[in-house]
Amino acid sequence: MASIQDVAQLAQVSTATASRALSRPDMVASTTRERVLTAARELGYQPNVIARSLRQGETRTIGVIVTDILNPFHAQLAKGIQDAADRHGYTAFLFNSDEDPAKERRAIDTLRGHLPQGLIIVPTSGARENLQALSGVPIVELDRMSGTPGVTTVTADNSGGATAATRHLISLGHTRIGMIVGQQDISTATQRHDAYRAALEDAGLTYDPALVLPGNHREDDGHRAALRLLTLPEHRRPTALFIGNNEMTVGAVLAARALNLRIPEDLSIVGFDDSRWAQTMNPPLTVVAQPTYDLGTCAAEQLIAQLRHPRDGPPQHHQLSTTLIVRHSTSPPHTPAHAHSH
Amino acid sequence: MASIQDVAQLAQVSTATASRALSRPDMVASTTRERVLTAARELGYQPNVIARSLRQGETRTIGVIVTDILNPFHAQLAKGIQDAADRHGYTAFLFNSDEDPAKERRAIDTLRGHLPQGLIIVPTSGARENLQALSGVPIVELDRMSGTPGVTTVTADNSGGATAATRHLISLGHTRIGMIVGQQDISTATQRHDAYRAALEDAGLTYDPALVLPGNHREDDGHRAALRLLTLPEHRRPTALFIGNNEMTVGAVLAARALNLRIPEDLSIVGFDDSRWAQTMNPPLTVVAQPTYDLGTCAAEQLIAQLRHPRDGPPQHHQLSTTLIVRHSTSPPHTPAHAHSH
DNA sequence: CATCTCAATGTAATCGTTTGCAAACGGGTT
DNA sequence: AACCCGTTTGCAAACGATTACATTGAGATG
Repeated sequence: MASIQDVAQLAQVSTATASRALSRPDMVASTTRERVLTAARELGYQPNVIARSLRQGETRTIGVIVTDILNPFHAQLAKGIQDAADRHGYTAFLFNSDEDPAKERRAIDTLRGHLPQGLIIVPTSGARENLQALSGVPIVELDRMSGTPGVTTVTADNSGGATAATRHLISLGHTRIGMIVGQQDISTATQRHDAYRAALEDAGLTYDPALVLPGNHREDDGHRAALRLLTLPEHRRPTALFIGNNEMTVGAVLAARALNLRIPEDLSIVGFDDSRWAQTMNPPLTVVAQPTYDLGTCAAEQLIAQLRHPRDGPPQHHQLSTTLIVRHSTSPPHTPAHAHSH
Repeated sequence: MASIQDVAQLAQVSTATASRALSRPDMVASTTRERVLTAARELGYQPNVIARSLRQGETRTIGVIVTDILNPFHAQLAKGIQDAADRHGYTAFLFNSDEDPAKERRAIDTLRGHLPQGLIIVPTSGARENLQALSGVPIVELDRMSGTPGVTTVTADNSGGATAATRHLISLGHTRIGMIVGQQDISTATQRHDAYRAALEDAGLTYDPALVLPGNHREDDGHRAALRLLTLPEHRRPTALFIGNNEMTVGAVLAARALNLRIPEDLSIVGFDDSRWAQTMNPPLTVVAQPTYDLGTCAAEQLIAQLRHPRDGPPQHHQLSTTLIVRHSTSPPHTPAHAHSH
């Protein structure tokens, strides 16, 4: 590949002038500039980012680590980040942690060698420890907060969303509302759980720990948890479920189908995070929608702003609002006839 | 960040020895090696990949360009690639072309500066031209073939899949089978289209161009095309649709719903590429499934093999098989009673 | 005409590694 | 003691860009 030396030679100038003609156009005479530019064009010159980075000590690269690129939620985050980074002349380096702290660690190490100027991460439960390896690099935590000191965070209004979801179910008349919650050590899960509990108690309903089951964010966990909740004896079985993330919601819906429970007649369901299948599923799901793409762009904007004007004050915490979208998976509870006979 | 100089100094050796202790352990005395290794560990040394790449002229990096990371199909390809690359010590650099040749061009240029050792690309219609900028870099085309000379390709058996899909519909008794096909200048679209046509003629059915509408791979195109096909006069309206990709299938299903056509009673549908929502949708869709993740890993393995042992012979073309998965969106055509009165 | 100024260009150092080459060392062998 | 040989180490030159500093030259000023 053509190097700047080739360009310089063809344009009959020194490499210094060639370099300047390309990146500091006003420092060189217009005639020489033209010569250099045409030479560059002619050779199809593309600056070697590697050499430049080495010299300048800045790579114009940001690292991105999400926990599951196959989850459309994360794919959207990644896209939002990439688009924004691109607009600002940064290149995003995307990694997957698969929700595994060890993999996250490996990704961070690999990334470190590439000298990213900043990192956007959806932290796993091990992030707080893993991130220490990156001291000095500005970090933005996205979607979740690991509690790592000094990092900026960009999250959705999980409490607000969970509150809205729970109140919606309460207002429909449900009194036994179950919840399938994500990993306990992940902030989104606990926030959603806390808000659910608060909303119940606010409405004078008792919080029943037996109706709350943990899951691992994945579909099969949702399935398993839902099966357990839905096979409770009739008078204890929840008439509605609030489910802590998108993948587990699929699992729960399939579990309900397997048990021949009609949605929403026999069971109301509210999921967290909207998606393609939430809309196409039968019935279309009531969900708490998150501004996913915007979360991504916001994180990127924040990070890049920070790179431009290094921050000294305390880290900022941005929160984007969520919206309850009522579709057809929720309705008033249907009290079966024979329930009266008990 | 600690450099190899720091390590060398702490271990009281020259940088040359330090470097060798780390990457050519057998070239240095065991006692010195130990000294260097502990020094490195102590300082948390991580080699500067950038400097190394510059010196060695190899970046251990491969570029990946997909056309739409939000499409789960592409997300799976990307994951397959990344996992495989990771296993072989390569880092994948992921870009999005959004099906836009200009964006693809920009991605290639950006990539070029990073000196990828190879490229895996799902080519847009402009790829053949765009790829010329990368002469010298081994390229694997994934999912589609742009016709660029000399590149290895890894694709699914589109013909086989389309044939199976069409025959399935024919065997159910359908005679007016419409197709919504992807962009004409994309190999997957034409292959699927050709196979569909051949299967029809093979069965003695006439190929009716009026029943074949083009789309742009996106949901709204599928919607639009389906609306047009399904509002044809009763005796010409197709009783079954074969749809050329996953996103357009959603659009078509929604269009059918909007027209109050029951699936499969009034309309049978076969989509190409399986997905989460194809399974959860009502009814679950009959689809041609592709080994998506494997396509990704295969492409990566091929590329890396080629990097290890530069190939001289003609480029290879790998084809992975597809499977028809029959669910509940297909059934024999239902001839409405009033049709007899015409 | 000498001098000064400023724009335009060139020279060479630098970033952190790797690596060709040479030097140093230690232990046989003659 | 002289020589050789293999192992272990260090010196210094790359890689391709940017940039501090030096140099040049032309025009302005006294």
